[in-house]
Amino acid sequence: MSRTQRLFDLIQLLRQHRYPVSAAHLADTLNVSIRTIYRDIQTLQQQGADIDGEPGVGYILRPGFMLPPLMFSEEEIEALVLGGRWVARRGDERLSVAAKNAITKIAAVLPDDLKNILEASTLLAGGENLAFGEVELANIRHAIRVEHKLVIKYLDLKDCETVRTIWPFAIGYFNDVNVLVGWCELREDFRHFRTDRLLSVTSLEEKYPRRRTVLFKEWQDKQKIDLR
Amino acid sequence: MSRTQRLFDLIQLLRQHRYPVSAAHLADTLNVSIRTIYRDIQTLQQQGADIDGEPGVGYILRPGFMLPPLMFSEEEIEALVLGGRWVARRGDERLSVAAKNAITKIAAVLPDDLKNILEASTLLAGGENLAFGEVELANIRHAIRVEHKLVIKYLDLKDCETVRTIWPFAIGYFNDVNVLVGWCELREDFRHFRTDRLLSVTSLEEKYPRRRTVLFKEWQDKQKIDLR
DNA sequence: AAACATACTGTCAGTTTTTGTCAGTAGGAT
DNA sequence: ATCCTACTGACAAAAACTGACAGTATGTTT
Repeated sequence: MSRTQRLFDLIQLLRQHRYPVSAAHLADTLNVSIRTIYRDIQTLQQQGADIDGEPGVGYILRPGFMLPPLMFSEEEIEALVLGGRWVARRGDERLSVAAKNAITKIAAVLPDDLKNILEASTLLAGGENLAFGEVELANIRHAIRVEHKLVIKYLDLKDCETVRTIWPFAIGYFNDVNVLVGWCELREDFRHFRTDRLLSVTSLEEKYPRRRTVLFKEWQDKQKIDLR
Repeated sequence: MSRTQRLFDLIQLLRQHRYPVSAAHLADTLNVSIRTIYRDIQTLQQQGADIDGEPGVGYILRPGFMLPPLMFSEEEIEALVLGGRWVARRGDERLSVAAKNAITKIAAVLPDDLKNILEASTLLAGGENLAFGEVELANIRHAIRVEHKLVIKYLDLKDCETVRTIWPFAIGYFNDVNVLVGWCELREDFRHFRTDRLLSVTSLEEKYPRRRTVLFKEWQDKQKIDLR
């Protein structure tokens, strides 16, 4: 196995552990010596991987993922940058920052003659920033990823407060509003909640009993319109 | 110099040439033997670089860029994917395809447990697809990048056909319409053209006499509203 | 058709890089 | 205090890389 491949495998291996892993364990899994692991980790850190190592504890990779070398056409980079800008503008705070960081990372490695793509050749608008509620959409996105139930306090369109337990499975980013989509335990049906009208969101530690993708499909089938 | 560094330099070197380069020339520039160049190019191709080689001609890299290994957080990937989907929906045909390809490339190297980000956790809407005109926005984007003049035939808002020579420097992607922004030689001022009302676009081989970024800045200063 | 330029492959010896072993230091956890 | 672990340096063995050469194939030019 080539060194490059091993470095990649090492990252993957670290990703699979939520708690610190010892170099000895990594060495055993990859069939190399401990010394090599130390050298490999140093190499990866130099390449920008967020790996923390502490004596007596082990190594841990901060949540994320390392992309291997990838070839993109000019148009593909332009598309990513344009999309990133849109997210930076329309997403919630967390996602907006993430989009900016992603673009910055890409920009940092782009050769000078391609940087002009990032400059003025594409720009966005669509007017006003969205009105966000107080709640953290990041929490909702996380709950969706891990398929956990949410308890939400919501101001409905008649300005009445309601509290519901829902199974969230999607967020829709519309032109002027973001919408949380989920199965409502109270109504036993799909419901949509404008995120700017959410008063509070609490993630339960409990998984909901169905697969997110299945819920999504069922919901999609119920919609007459195509939201894809 | 390390091998990795040389491979990167090789890509950069190929990028700088629009016409095929012989392995002999590359070997000379990088101070290695021709045999090594052949081996390096094979390595790069295995890593996904779009390098074409033809006997009697030389090597050429298809326009684009190779990103080195990059670390992204989950949220950053989510932002890129969401943005890509938006572009896939709202961009013109070429850009839309580019966005889809970019996401496919990223998806291909994502480990399974992160693929769920690509599934249903984010979705887009914003309703209808845009009405596109007949012209290729890709041509306009290219003209912007190389700062070439454009001759456009435009149906103005009173449905009158006009022909203008403009210095294009930006495309705005609004909610419901895309707008080409440029300096109009006829009016000697900045003008906006809805892309769905462009009847034809011809790129002149002539560069316009000012820098795109400067034009952009001046135009931006003239706008009261913030379109960034 | 012939001559040329170039990509591309195989082999092998010399060189460089990577790896394993060993010996040792230092920082947390228990 | 002790254990576990990260981390470093040195050096020899193993592996990979490189250059040189010899040769084949394919496209371009004459």
